[in-house]
Amino acid sequence: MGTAIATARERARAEVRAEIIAEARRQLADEGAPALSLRSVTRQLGMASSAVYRYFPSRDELLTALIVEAYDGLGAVAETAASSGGRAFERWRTVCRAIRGWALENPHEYALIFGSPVPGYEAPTLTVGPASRVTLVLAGLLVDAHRAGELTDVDREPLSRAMTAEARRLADLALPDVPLATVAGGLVAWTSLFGQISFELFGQLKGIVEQPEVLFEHAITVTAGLLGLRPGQPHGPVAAPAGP
Amino acid sequence: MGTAIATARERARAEVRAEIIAEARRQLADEGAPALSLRSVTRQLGMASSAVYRYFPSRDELLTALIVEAYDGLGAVAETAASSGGRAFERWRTVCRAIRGWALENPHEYALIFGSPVPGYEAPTLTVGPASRVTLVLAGLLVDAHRAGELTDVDREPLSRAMTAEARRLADLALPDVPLATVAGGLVAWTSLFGQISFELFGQLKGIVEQPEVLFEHAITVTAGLLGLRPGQPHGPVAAPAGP
DNA sequence: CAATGTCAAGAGCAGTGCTCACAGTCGTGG
DNA sequence: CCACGACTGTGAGCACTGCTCTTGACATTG
Repeated sequence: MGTAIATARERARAEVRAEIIAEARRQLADEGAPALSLRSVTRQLGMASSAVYRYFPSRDELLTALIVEAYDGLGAVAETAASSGGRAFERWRTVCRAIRGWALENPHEYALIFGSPVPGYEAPTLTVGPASRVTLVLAGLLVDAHRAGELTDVDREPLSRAMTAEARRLADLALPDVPLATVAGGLVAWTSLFGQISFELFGQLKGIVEQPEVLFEHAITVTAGLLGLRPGQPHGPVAAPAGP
Repeated sequence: MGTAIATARERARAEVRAEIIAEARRQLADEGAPALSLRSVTRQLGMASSAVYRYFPSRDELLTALIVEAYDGLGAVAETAASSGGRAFERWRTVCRAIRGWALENPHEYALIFGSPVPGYEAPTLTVGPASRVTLVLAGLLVDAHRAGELTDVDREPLSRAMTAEARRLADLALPDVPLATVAGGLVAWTSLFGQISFELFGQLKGIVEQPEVLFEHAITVTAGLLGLRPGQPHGPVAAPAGP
């Protein structure tokens, strides 16, 4: 059963599947995930409501496909943003802005990924690959920054023992040689980034912050500091000055 | 219409209303908001499904009541945590831990508040009061810290013009005399706090961070720095020492 | 050509939010 | 006091949902 050649059947099947997903995406973008119904999708496609079950065993499976698509879309955006040149500080902010931009353009997709999970639903293994794309982008950013000597010391109190262990594990996993303080700060910056976007998108800032993008700019600048990234300083590793 | 004396009707009405909310809370805590159905509530209460509409004009209104309750519960927890003595640095972390504790104990209530909003649903004005309790706690914390002279300078680049304006507006609103850099940092810390909790609760940390509470401790320590709060330094207003 | 596997259709089930006409019950003004 | 009016609970019913199952048509393959 080679996937290279496709019988007419297989082609038709793939096509219908794609059409279903496309229509579902449209409805998701329009009305949001809770309003997405299989029946309305099939209605729009002119097929019987029961036909969709030939392609997706349940509504959750369709949602899973949409989740994968959303992760991929966000991941792609993050990757192209990260491929922009420049110094790490600016690249960090570019990636953050790109992620926020994608979120603002696809609020329902964002909510699907980062919003409250559906209680019964357990994200299947299919999603972990696409899901990790954006985090890998951020990790790569830190690795690059370290290699380029653009990481200054994070002037914080020493990490707790447990946090050190956690950071070391992650460093061994995906952030070779990056200072543990930066790894730990990166985790905080990471959650902070999406916390910021979620607050804006989910209306939590309403009535408090008038210009979310202004706060966002401030946030990603501040969190860059947590990573050890500083703006516009000359190249070369920054030799820590002697003592205080 | 004195609320002092209550006719039997009014008392009964309030009682039934409370029963409905109580049962709804139970189901919310058990199964989550999407699985909460009016019919199952009425079934559990032994009344006709249509009777509930005498008390709540729609399912959304019931959810609003639950949202208010959730906000109040979280607000109360934050307030008692903030009333603990100690220095501002420790109080900040105590409040953060209390908020996270409440979230972990009431995940569905938390998701109801901070999760993806239901697309059609617009939070009514009733919720803004309870909603602001926790933010007021955090604001009060900063005011206290400043009055006690426990705010050190936030050693960041100067705020952007727009961010300064935003911070000044907020300072005039609820944070008298607090340095604008602290106000701006407070916003970042604020979003960061809930971003951290949301990531943990919504499963975004799964497979990446093994001990969320360890990261949380690190996060609230780091974000304390964004506020200008430092641990364990001697009492009294910190007269900026002359030189380094 | 015929057998086989695949597909769409339609009916149907259990559940949902919500509406409405009807039947009681309570509180209050004449 | 009692009768009228406001209030509360009931059950049927509508339109919708996800999902299942049987039936019949189709195309692909041996």
